[in-house]
Amino acid sequence: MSKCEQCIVREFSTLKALNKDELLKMANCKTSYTIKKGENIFEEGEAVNGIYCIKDGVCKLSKLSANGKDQIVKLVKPGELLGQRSMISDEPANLSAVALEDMEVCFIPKTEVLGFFNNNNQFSMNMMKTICGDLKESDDHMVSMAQKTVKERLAETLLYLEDTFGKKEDGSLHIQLSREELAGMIGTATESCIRLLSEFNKSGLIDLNGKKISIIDRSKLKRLAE
Amino acid sequence: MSKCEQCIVREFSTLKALNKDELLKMANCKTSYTIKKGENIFEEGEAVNGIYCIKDGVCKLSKLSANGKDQIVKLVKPGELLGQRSMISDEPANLSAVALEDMEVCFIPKTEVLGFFNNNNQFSMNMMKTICGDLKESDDHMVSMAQKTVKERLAETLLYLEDTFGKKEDGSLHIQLSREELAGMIGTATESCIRLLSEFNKSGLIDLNGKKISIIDRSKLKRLAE
DNA sequence: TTAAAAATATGATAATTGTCATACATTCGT
DNA sequence: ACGAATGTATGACAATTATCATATTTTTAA
Repeated sequence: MSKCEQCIVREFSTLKALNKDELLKMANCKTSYTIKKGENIFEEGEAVNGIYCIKDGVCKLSKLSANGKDQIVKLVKPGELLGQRSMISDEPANLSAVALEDMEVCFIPKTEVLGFFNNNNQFSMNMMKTICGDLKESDDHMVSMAQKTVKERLAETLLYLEDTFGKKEDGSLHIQLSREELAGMIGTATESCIRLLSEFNKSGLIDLNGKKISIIDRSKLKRLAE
Repeated sequence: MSKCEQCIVREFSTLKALNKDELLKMANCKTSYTIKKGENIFEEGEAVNGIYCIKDGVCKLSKLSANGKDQIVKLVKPGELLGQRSMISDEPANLSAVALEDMEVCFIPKTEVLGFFNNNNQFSMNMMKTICGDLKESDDHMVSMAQKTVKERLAETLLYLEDTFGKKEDGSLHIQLSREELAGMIGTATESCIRLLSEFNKSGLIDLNGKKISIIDRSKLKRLAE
């Protein structure tokens, strides 16, 4: 069993408010998992009896809509937590969490987290701030979906992906999404997404090389995204 | 100065976790406001140094999008709070709050609320649950915007309005929104909203009488909303 | 009360986006 | 290495939705 105290990831999350004793307690009750690319951490409708702390790898939070398409609501990266909302609301998961890369996560049971809430106000406050941040993001995202065109949303999303996950040595987006997943992020049909990528490619905004996408003209893309 | 202890609204909100002493303290530092229909409680970008508790009247939370249209993110009714997110995140308001009816609200300063957070874990927990509920709603709303057609969203919204705010004796929706506001809720052009309302009217799903909208065939509307 | 302003309604048309078909490329498992 | 399966790409077309124009009705303010 590895020590939470030494986990770098802890520094970046809500968990940074925990003291040495609390981290020791947590290390004793946590469970570590390895999750392969494509596997679920949890599924929509499932009970989540604790929170997952992401140590490595990125996952998507998505929801199956009535028309059978998977809408990606959020991408979650190392240092962030998963499952807080369901745990706090005492409700089944509203979203499915699926690994986009091989992942390492730690599960911390609900009783433990609730104990921290009761004894460490800074921890509660951090958690609240994180959730408030998620709420702001979600509201903004909603307005984008409602008011922007697919083209604007694609431009916006490409910039977001580069800003959030960086690029490789060759300049392409570090995170690799399928066209279907990218379409699922911007809320459009896969074909429309592919078509617009081609268009962006032809007008020199981006470069396409198989699955790899590189942003060429950042400022034009930004203007497009509004 | 009226007593918070006797305010019925208190029973329905996060504030129900407060004890007698805390309610007395709150009554001493709160400010009551009357807000006329159409006036702002706060505006996007403004600092909000506390929370507003709605005693009477309904308001909309909206965000101005790049194309100049106002997207309504949420409607807020008596018993609910306003401004928590900004207060907790220590950020300017992300949304504007505008009264849809004459309102009565009480403002409780930030220092007071933070004190409750520190001394009353149940209060903190209630607040977290409320915000988690908002987050779930916002995520679901986002998926609707991304995946449903305007027609589906209109049907969904009409049902939501009846379920949430009820109907008058004559059977029409109790809450009165302009066509523009309704369009702002579903994220479409005002003309498209009007056209679909006409269509719903002609096919006997709803009845239009000036500003008044009555739901006639609930089950068909439900099927339309999916 | 009455003219002006705003909201509602509808038509015509254009732009956006989705769907279906199909071709080509890549990946995967045996 | 090979064929099957999956993912990517593009065309053709249909459906949805936005925009602009213009009545008509309702509300507002002098």
